[in-house]
Amino acid sequence: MATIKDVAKKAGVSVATVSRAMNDKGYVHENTRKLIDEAIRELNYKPNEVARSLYNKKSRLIGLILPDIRNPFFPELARGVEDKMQEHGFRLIIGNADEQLDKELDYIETFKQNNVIGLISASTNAVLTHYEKLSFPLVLLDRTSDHHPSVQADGYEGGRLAAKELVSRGSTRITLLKGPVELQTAQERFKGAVDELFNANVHFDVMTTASFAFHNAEYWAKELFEKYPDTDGVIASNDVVAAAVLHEAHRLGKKIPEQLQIIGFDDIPFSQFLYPPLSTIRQPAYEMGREAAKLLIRQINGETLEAKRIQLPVQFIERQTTRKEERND
Amino acid sequence: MATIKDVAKKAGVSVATVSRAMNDKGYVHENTRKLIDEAIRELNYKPNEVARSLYNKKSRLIGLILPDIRNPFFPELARGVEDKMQEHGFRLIIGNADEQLDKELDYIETFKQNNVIGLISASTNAVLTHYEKLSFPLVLLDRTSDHHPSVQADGYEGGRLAAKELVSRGSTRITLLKGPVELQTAQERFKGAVDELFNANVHFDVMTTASFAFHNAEYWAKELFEKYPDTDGVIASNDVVAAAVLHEAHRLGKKIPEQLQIIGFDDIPFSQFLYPPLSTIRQPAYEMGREAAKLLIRQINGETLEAKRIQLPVQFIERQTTRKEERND
DNA sequence: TCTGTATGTGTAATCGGTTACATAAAAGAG
DNA sequence: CTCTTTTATGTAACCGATTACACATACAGA
Repeated sequence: MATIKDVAKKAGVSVATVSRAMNDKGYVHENTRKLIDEAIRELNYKPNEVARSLYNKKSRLIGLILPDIRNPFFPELARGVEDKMQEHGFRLIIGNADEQLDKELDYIETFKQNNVIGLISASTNAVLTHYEKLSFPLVLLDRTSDHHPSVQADGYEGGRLAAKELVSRGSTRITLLKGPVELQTAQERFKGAVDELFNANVHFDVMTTASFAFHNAEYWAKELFEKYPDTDGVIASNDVVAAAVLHEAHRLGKKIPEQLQIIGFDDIPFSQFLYPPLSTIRQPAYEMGREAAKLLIRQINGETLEAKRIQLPVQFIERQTTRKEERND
Repeated sequence: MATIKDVAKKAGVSVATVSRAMNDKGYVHENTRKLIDEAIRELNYKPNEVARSLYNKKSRLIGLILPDIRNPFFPELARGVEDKMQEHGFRLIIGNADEQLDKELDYIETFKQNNVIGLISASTNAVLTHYEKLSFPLVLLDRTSDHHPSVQADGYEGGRLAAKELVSRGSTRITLLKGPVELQTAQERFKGAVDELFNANVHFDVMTTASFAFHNAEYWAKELFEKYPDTDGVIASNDVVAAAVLHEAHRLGKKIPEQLQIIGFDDIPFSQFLYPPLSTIRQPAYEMGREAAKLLIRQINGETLEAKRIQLPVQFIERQTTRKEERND
């Protein structure tokens, strides 16, 4: 690997001049610049980011903490972040916290130790204190905070919408799956749905699904139909759980959507391939990722955003686990 | 952030001694060690990885290149790699190449510039020349090479198995979906299936699916049934494509598995939730990730493995897109 | 007691960049 | 033709670790 010294020697100048030429700082004579550019090209010189980072105390790396890379919602978020960051020359270190606090802390430590220039966290842990004294900017993704900029979808409206659509399509004994207690967004969805169901004066039961992971989803689904065999409408906490519910409903021979309507949350790519294709509340995951990246970049560029909160709209995606709306023409 | 100097000052020794104490190199007096440990604890000192990496010319970071983080097969691989690496104190930089060569090259450059200590690549690009002159060890994942250690599933056997199961369950007009030409593993599966079908003397057609991504899968599915409306057995190139085929089959009102059998490849978590649950050839993705990590770690520890190749077995997962086998009792 | 080895620690060079500061030449002002 | 300002470049310190080397002391064997 060629170093800046090699370039300097080849171009017949000092390393300082090479550095200035590369970073467009200070004065460099036109002719000198040409010599340097040529030397760089010939040696195929690429500056050592580590050395740079040591002096500057910041790298070009961005930390991204995801709670569970296996839930397709998060890769989608990650793509949004990645694409936007790419445009600005930043790279991602993705840390998969696996919904465990110690793993999350491990990654934060790694990020610090590697001089990341900023951090985006979609962690699901309730405890946020470890984010208080960071030396680099932070954006929270898929969750809110009073102390940090954040990006999330309008969970409350999403819950409301899910309930409204289910009611207007004729479900009368609804089961509401409540996501993990520590997960803000899940709680907001829940609140939205509850409010709407109260308003509409529809009977509903509540069951808590304490995780979003695949291997648990099946279990929740079974429990759901044991506890509430007569339910005719399920508002799932996310699409993974909805898929499990749908699967279990088939197993029990229920007709969907005639006997049972199901509505999910997220709209992951797979939902369209379920049978029947899953009606769901869409979160614009990719966009959320991009917005989070934008917020972080603004902070990196020196703006202080305090607790700026960006909330993106959700949308009902009508597929076929819900019935056609009864028109009152 | 406390530095090694602060620790040295607090413990009343030189930085060299602190460094020796931390890395267990050279002699350090028992009492001195205690002083240092205490200073470290009190200052909550964590060594700066960047400085370390600059001197050592290697960090604790591992590069991982994935072709498409949205295809659930790859997060599963990534988890395997991550978990194993975690056990050894290494961290991952995940690069999503998006099936584009230039993005892949970008990431390789980033990895070099950040002194990664090793690289695992599950890239789909046929061109491997850019892996020739790396200064750190490499493991290829989900693909083979004559020049580098690699880990993959037994694609040939997988293809054979898929064909065999479909035939023995009564399909007579099989359509074989052939994955992207540049993708070795896809080609091996294809070859395995072709050989088996020839052997069994069963009629089959071939259609090429030039990508594995979600947004294309639907298109391939439609094309499939336009070209071969009478097919009664589909061997899909992976589970994502299989899901799309299943979806399209439903749309066309085909009875599954009575009229049409479908068999996928990968066994991603979602496959069990499809309707009917998808029969598929399982690749042990998580294990593959772990094995790749192991191979890399062995190289990092100084073993030279040349082109060691690890091939993991695949397995037919019988669910309900295939019929019960006709017993010849 | 003398010598050789094992133990313990500090000084300073090093990794590959960036930049403060010094210096010199060129350009512009009067 | 001076004097000031702008342009151009080099020297050396610095970022925070690691380690070669020098040196000092302790301990062992003869």
